[in-house]
Amino acid sequence: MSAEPRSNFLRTQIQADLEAARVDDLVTRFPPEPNGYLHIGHAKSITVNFGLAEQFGGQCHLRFDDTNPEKESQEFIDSIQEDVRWLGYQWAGEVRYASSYFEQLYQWALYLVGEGLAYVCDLSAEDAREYRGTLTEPGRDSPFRDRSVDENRDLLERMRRGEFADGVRVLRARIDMASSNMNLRDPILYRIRHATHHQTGSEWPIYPTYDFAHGQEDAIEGVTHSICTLEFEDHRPLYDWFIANLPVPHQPRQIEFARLNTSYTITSKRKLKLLVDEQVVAGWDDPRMPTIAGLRRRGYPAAAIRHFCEEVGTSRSDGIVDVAMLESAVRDHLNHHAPRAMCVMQPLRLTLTNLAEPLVLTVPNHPANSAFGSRELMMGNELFIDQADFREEANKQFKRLVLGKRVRLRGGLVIEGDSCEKDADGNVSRVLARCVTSVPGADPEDGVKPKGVIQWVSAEHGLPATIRRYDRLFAVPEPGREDDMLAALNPRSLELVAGAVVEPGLGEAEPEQVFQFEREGYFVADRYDHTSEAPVFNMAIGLRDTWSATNG
RNA sequence: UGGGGCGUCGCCAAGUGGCAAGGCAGCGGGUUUUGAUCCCGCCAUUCGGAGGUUCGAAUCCUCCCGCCCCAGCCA
Repeated sequence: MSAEPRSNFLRTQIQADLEAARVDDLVTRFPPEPNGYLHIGHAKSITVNFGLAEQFGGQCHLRFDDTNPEKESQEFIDSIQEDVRWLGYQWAGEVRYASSYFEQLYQWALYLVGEGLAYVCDLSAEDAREYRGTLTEPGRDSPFRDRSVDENRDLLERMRRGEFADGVRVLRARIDMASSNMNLRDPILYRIRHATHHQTGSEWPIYPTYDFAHGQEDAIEGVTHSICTLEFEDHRPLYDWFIANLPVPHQPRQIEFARLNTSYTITSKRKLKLLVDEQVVAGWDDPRMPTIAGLRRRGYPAAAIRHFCEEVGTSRSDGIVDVAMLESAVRDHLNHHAPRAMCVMQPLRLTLTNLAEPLVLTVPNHPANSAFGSRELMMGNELFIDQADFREEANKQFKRLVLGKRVRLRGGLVIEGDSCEKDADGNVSRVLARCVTSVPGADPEDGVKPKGVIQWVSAEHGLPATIRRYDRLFAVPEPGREDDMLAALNPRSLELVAGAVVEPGLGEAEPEQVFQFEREGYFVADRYDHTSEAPVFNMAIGLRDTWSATNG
């Protein structure tokens, strides 16, 4: 990674604020609502907020924006913390909760009432909508807009005491029903919800809205830069109004950036939840999910995700990043960090007819980095190679095993195909070949070099394994735009390979350890299902393949 | 047809008046015991469009066009 972070408007503006001494030390925050699992879009926000704090020597908070208990749960609070840590970040201090500021927020609501800047409104939700007007027509004042301060205070206190049923009243700011900015048309500050909150239990029958809470939460925490997404730009005048009219201890500066969208991906929490609930996928952490937990289980390294977020840049223009860019970051990282190993997906028996003694081969674990060391592989005369790597006859483009032609067994000898046997259906069931070299790594003495190299596994020592080959969950570039998301699913997003055989050492793989299966791709030992008795590997991403696409 | 944003290569994205970075994708070629990696080369006389200011404009001004967001007691 480059020493100089690439330029973007966020860094430029924060740098300027710091240099002009408008702020002393940078404080940012990542403020998720615990109503779902974090996804790749959140990863972007996390890297932005924690990354900025890191770059400028500031600090970044983790704060749960838990103002809507009906949609939130402890499960999500736990998963979010785990995901942030896994991505490689540690928040400053304890985990924070908007709910721990509820009393302060309530006092500020009372303050606004006292200033004549907020009132209790009894309009029903439907009537309120009608009074709000439209994008092109101004709204009308609520008939309750001019209640006295005393009456408002009394009503608000009774709301707080739980005297009213859900939804019958709200507290509203008294701003401007004719504003061209809808957010300023007397927005709602508090609503009545007799709900049990995962943090505060039954202490509160009223809950602040996001709009009333968020800016003040940042002010309480001394957040200097509130980084958020573009859709909140329209809300900024409202946040500034609160900050200007309340005795808050600090004034945050909000800056908006464009959220991350990637092609072939859905990041709507509602839709992701649907995939889980409908069991289209095996859970929030299904390797096909764009959730952090899913990417993790898929074998995508945290460092690759971070690098991708950096590469993609941060700007204010909406766009859809080609998911190939993420995949490229994963390949790039894994190429450098994953040890090599061999796996035969569709085993085809290969008998070496002239191998006198089994060989013990010493095979390097990485072709370009000796620090990975090497491993010993037993090569007897009964092996498995992949069905795709053998043809009875083929043109010269085919660089694998062909009868009468030579190929190298990775890390071992060069062999030449002699004959093959077929089953009742006419399928090749066994290949007979002859070693034309006797020293591992050597070239044939007659000077006829093999054109290719193929992977293999000892039939005697190889381990049966389950391989889960994954592909993109969706078949269309913008599944979020589809009317029927389920119809856009990629029917081949998961291929279960039941009869694969892996080299013996792979049984000892640690869960979450990633290997490159040579000539195939990168595979991770499943976090939960992998055992030495029954190895299970998930495909993170295939190797770049410039051949099969054009040559079948 | 209210308000707020955004438009630089197929996809992201630097650049903020001095003569268009980089990444991804793609295309050639080389190396190679992974058809991988790696290496070399190619890939915007032009910045949504049209005018204007200037010695000089992607950057400043005017008009136009396109796309996104806002009418939850969601965040």
